Amino acid sequence: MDRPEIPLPQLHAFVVLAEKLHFGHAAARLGIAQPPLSQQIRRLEDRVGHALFTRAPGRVALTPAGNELLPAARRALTDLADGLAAARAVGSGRAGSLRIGFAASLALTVLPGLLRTFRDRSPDAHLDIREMTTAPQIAALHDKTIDIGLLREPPSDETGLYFRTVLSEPFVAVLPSTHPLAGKRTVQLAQLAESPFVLLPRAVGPTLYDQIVGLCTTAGFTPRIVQHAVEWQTVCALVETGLGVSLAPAGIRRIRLRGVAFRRIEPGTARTRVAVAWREDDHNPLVTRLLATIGQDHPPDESR
Amino acid sequence: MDRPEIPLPQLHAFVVLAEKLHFGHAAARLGIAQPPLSQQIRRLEDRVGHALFTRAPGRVALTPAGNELLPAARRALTDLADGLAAARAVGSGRAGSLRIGFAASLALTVLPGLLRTFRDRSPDAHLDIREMTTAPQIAALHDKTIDIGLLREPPSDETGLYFRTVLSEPFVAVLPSTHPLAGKRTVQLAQLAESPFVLLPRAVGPTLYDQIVGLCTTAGFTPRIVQHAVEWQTVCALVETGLGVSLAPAGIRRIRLRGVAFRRIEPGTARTRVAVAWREDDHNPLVTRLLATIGQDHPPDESR
DNA sequence: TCGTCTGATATCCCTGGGCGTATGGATCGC
DNA sequence: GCGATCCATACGCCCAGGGATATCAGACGA
Repeated sequence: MDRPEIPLPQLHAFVVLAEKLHFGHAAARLGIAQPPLSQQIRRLEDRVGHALFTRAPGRVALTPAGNELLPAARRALTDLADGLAAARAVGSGRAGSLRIGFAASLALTVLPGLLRTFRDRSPDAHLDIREMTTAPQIAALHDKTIDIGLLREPPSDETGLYFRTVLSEPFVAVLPSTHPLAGKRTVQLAQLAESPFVLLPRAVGPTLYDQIVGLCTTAGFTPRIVQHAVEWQTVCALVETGLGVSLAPAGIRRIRLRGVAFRRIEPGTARTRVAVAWREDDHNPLVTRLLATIGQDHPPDESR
Repeated sequence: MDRPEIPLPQLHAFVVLAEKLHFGHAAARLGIAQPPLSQQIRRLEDRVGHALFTRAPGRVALTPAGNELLPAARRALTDLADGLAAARAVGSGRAGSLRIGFAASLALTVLPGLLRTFRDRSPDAHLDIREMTTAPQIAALHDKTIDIGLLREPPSDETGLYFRTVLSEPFVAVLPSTHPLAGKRTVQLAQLAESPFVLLPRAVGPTLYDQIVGLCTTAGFTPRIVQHAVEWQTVCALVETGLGVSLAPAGIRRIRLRGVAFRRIEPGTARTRVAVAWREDDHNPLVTRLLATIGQDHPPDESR
């Protein structure tokens, strides 16, 4: 790519004149007087080395050389204007693309609302949503494979990443409706000691897993896990069949199955936090915008 | 199309920096010092309204906005360079397109050589060759449907057009080889008085037609025309069948048919002129170039 | 033939872009 | 912690480009 030889204003003048084929009118269109336009064209022709217009009073016409230059000039100008507009749109966060990783358990709770309000505010933005568990999200953020992570129980020692808690929810017991405890409004954790458990595999979300098991331990028993399932949806389905019970973040109550009951647990102090994660050095305006969106939906005082 | 907002040098600097991702190297590539490059980029970013690069010593990278602008900037620059090159090629006559009308009788004589040498000198030029009789050529020149005409017996009163004679040739008698006069080296025109004639229709080339008939009249007879044919090729074919004889410009001797003989005529003073025609106000460099080509092949002293 | 329209030329002014040198400040690797 | 590297800033210079006004010259029509 060589040094550009032609000032753009000259090219603009050329294109306008080529449209009007009249110096006076073209000059008016450009908002300048006629002599400067003559000069512009003359300078351009000097640069090109050949006449671009044949002029006789009232009979301005393109030369073959001018005809050759015109489409290229047009393309260059529109390309530039379009590119500039696009860059501004992206720069201002009106457009662009954002890759978001999210924990499967959020697919029914945090994610839908977030996406909806974000899409409303940045309709031209392209969102690339992919389900990932916590550890891969952290890795993907570092890799710059994703720009935003939505995960449970953010690690506190990650360098280079920021986390902001967007939701803090209690746990609920997941019971088959045939279960004796399903009749009560709340469930004492210790009452589940004898029930078989269905849980997500530890690998999917070690922190959450450990937290759930820890709850049981605190209540005085070790849960007897009879089945793993990688999605809460599946966990609930298994519970419905009577295979066992489960403990889950309250948000999964969104999963409505006829044969499954969700019950508050006692003690209800334990909570699991959902956080948004992003790179410290990421200045992508869409990231900023998304965070602002989240900030409004989840003001700091709720995000403890 | 709006007023261009961005000076091209800034765009150039942007593209180069986006390639190198290193201010020092990019500046060297641009042949300037590093500080000016920083300024260029800064000014560009001010214009765009958003950062285009993230800079940390050694870690220069494009922002999303910059990434959006880059392809457009590249396209604009290459379009411009290409368009400029093309315009210069056309302006200098190295390339371009030329529409040439020619009389059918020249397809075998003047035209081939002309095209060959012209193609040698302007290999990138596109030639659009179309067979036309004289009157349509004149009209097409005025219409700007063709740029060059090759015709016989140029009218002398055409305003707005230039003519230059490129060939002046005598007439020959076209005889079936069975014709008694085919045995002679030359033919006295008057000896054809009794023979039936095959000629082109007058409408195809009134001047030439009148000239041929005038030859006969001068020789003391009115030719008995028994057949018309729109191409000399056909005329010769008809002569070969013995249908009649003809008078034709010497150039058609290029048409070689076994049963046809071409003989010089007496008196041999009459000549038909072939001329190239073009618009007075046509400054298409290819026209100039073609005329120059013809001028070399047919210097003024031959073109009487 | 004489206005009128159109485009070119002459002249002047001014701004901003582009470049240089000198210098400052941050980051990184040893 | 200390250079080395890299980018930004400050400042000054120059001039090409873009603008305006005034005027000229050619073509065309009434």
